[in-house]
Amino acid sequence: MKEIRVRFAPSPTGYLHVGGARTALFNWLFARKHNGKFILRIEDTDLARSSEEMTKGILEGMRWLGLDWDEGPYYQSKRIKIYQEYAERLIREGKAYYCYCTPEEIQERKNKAVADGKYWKYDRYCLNLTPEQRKALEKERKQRAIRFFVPDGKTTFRDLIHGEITFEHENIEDFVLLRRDGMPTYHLSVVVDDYETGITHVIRGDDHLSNTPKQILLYKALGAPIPKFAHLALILGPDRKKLSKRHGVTSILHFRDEGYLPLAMFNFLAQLSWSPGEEKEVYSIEEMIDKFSLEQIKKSNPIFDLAKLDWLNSRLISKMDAEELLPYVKEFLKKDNLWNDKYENEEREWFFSLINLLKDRCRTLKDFIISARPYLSDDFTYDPEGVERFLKDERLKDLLPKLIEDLEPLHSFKANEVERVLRQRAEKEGVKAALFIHATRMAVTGKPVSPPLFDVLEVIGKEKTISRLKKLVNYLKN
RNA sequence: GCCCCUGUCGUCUAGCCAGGCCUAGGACAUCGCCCUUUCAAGGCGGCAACACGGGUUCAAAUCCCGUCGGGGGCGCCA
Repeated sequence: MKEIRVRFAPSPTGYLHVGGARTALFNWLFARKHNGKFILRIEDTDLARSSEEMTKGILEGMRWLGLDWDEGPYYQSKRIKIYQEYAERLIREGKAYYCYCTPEEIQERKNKAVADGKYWKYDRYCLNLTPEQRKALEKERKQRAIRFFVPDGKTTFRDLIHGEITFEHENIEDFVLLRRDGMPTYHLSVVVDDYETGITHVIRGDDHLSNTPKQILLYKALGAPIPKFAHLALILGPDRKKLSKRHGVTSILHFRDEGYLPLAMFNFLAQLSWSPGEEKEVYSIEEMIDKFSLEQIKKSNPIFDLAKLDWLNSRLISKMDAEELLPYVKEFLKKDNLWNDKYENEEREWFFSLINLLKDRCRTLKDFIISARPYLSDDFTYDPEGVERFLKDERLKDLLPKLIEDLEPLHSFKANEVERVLRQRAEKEGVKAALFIHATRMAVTGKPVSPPLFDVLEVIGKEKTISRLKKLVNYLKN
């Protein structure tokens, strides 16, 4: 069987957004599933709007998601000559023609037609030139574009997701292949490159569906084999409009920076439109490759709703072990100046117990950093809501010093030992253990919520527990 | 305006191609209860959908037609 070759061909006129990332991801899954090749191509023929900075960001986003490519990146801007040669060849074969019209002239004619309520497509003014007119125009205008001659008839193809689709050629105008400045348009460069790199399957967004017949016509004109097409439904925002900047930040790297794991994002994106058809929510990359099939992709537009991503991310974080989480946690701690190299050396064991203590309760890695702060630094404040809820009891300022006295002689600061001491004190004083527990939680973490308190105290240690309790007593007295 | 795609709980979806097993399943979200020192997690339960109208058929979420809704395209952007 022929090798399967697919490609992702972003245009570096913007960052890699979730829609593009999902398209890349489906291409990647398809290639990996069939032991094919995943090729990366940068469509930078729009010189004015493309930038190297954007290209870098796109590659970074793909690497973060784990979408590695087998060939490329190829840059279209380096292949201009080649596109020009193909266009000239079509001219020689009578399948394309020179167009001397300026965009302004065309716009004028179009406006007129539209004003008269008529349907407009390019009027083939330059196709029907007499030899004399042509000569005159050649002399008078230094620039000319090349247009494809769209023959009569219709084009039918079988889309791998949508099924059979037909377009009548009367609805397709003689589109431009080469602009007046000699740069190729998208239709030309995409077909030439897919042809030359032997692309067998074109998997892209639905926004390209109506471009497909034009491109098939081009393949035919070039005598090139026509690849299979699969068009993915576009992701919509919660207002059911096409996802855009209006819906907030949708750059893939934004999610990395907000503390989402690549695997969570991968699952989330893959499961917008695709379902392996079983009652399972979280998959490993290997499982997704194994189960992937274009036939299971839904045709209708999914809506971008972050609640599921949050859930996926929190489940993944709590399932991962400290070892796996370490590199991510380290990166985020560094940003907040909370990282210390000893956490992966002499204090590694302690640090891992901290990760294990906190990981069940965070949605993102950012949440992790917020809850980790009191364990790594003395620089934290009392949460106002927690003060209101747990520190208003007047008895606390007399009770807490007694607890401190109980804790001071302890040799072992194991959770069950500390718990025994605290509960005994509560019983002796005739108050609920909860009163001590909540106040102590506020003392050591500053927050009204935390993992089970005695586990927290064990990780924080005796010295810090006592000094923070003393600090709280002072605070209560003032 | 013209062309193309599409329509199952609020959301992601299973079921549709090969009609009966569907009083439509799961998950997220949400609500309630249990667990509990807090918050999560977990367990149990609730709310909640076949867009609408015609056909075909003994039988339709599943097949056909139409209507309506949503999306995309109609660039010398990609």
